[in-house]
Amino acid sequence: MPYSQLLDEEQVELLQRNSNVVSYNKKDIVFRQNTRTSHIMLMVSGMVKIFKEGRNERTVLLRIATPGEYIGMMSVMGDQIHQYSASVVENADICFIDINAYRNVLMENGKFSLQLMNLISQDGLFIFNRLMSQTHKQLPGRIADVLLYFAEQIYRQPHFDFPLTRRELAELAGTTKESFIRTLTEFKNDKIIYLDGSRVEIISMDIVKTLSELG
Amino acid sequence: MPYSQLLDEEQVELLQRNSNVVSYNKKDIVFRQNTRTSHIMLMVSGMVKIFKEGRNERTVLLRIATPGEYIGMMSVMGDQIHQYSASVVENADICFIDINAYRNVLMENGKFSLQLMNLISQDGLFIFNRLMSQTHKQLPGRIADVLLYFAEQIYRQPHFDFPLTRRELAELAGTTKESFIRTLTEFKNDKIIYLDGSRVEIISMDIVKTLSELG
DNA sequence: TTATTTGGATGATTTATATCATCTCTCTTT
DNA sequence: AAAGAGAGATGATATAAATCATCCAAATAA
Repeated sequence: MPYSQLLDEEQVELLQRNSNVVSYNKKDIVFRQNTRTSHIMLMVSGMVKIFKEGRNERTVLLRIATPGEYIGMMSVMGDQIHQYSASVVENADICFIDINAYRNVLMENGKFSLQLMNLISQDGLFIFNRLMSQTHKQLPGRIADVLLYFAEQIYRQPHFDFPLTRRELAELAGTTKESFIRTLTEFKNDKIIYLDGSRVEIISMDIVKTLSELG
Repeated sequence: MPYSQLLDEEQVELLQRNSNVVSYNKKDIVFRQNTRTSHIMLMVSGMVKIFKEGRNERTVLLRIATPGEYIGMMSVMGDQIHQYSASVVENADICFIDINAYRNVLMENGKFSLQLMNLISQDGLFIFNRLMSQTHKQLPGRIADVLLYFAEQIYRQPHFDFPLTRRELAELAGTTKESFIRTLTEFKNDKIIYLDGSRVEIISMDIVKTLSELG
């Protein structure tokens, strides 16, 4: 269990004694927005989606969490109420760490604490940029952003299989299923991407990046 | 200079030795996005706006900072590059604290560190909610949000003078000057608010809140 | 002072994208 | 195996809000 390089043996042991790994299946809910936070959660394997559910049925997909990432950390440290929900995209093991044990380690290990602060900040800036994309780019730019997100952040290669349905991808792009499909089909027709079902290959990374930048 | 209740005398003194207060005039730029972060900045007096400048001329106003609040903290702790700009709305004094001195205090004072983490997280959640509003509510809801922001967060009373131009208010609501004015005028005609120039009085707080909630 | 820019306000027009409606195809579920 | 539900795809239509075009008033510059 790789907690952090910055912990000494004793601290790792303390966390270990206060951790347990839980396995989840696809579509399971890990936590629900508006519930109280209970543990620090660290992804061990699999993939979960972090999303916000709106009153009028509209849900927004904020990000995909992969192994090594914390989930719900900003809410745990912020106001103790989950501000968004998490559900499983690909069977996942998640390490639950007792908040008090974790806080104790933070209190006595300044470097670890600063590292976490850095992480939370980066997380904030990331979600912030994603929402900026959704708010202030138009469709082609937003779809390009989704493609880049998977190619650069998640899979780190220009060809991959979408792990989400069209509806979920649309939620990630801040649009509707229909508009997402339409725009993606246009990309395909324009030979910017190869597309077959959930299989995608970015043919012209340059054009995708330009679309993202132009908004 | 009220740094934090959680610091001991020695720590306060260390920060004091490494701080200096700078006065700014209306419209001055405090820092510009994409520049390197240099100091921790704490508002002493006045009002500054935090905004993101888009390439295509479009700027988004994220929040208004008032005394006691840090500005640019997420960028300082995140990736050392300012992710947004700050400029002065009302003549302001800002306390600049040396980053290293500040980090040293964070390292040796766990409670202070946790407190800051809490602050950064709340800040993240706040901006996050504001952007959610911009992305997924339609105009009346967004304008209502702006009214509530001033009435509840900034001035803490239902009547106040807008400290910003219509253009800036529109940037805060994620819309255009024209659309902002139109919607605000509708609110006025519907007797939801009293409006005269920059003077606003929320007549029916209930309706404003309902508009905000319905989106 | 006059000239120029900037802010506020409205009406007319355009446009991007959501919504609605269908259709097919593939999974589940019974 | 039949029935139903959910996912993907595409066309037609509706609509919220941006854009364009003025106009007036106030602030700022020459």
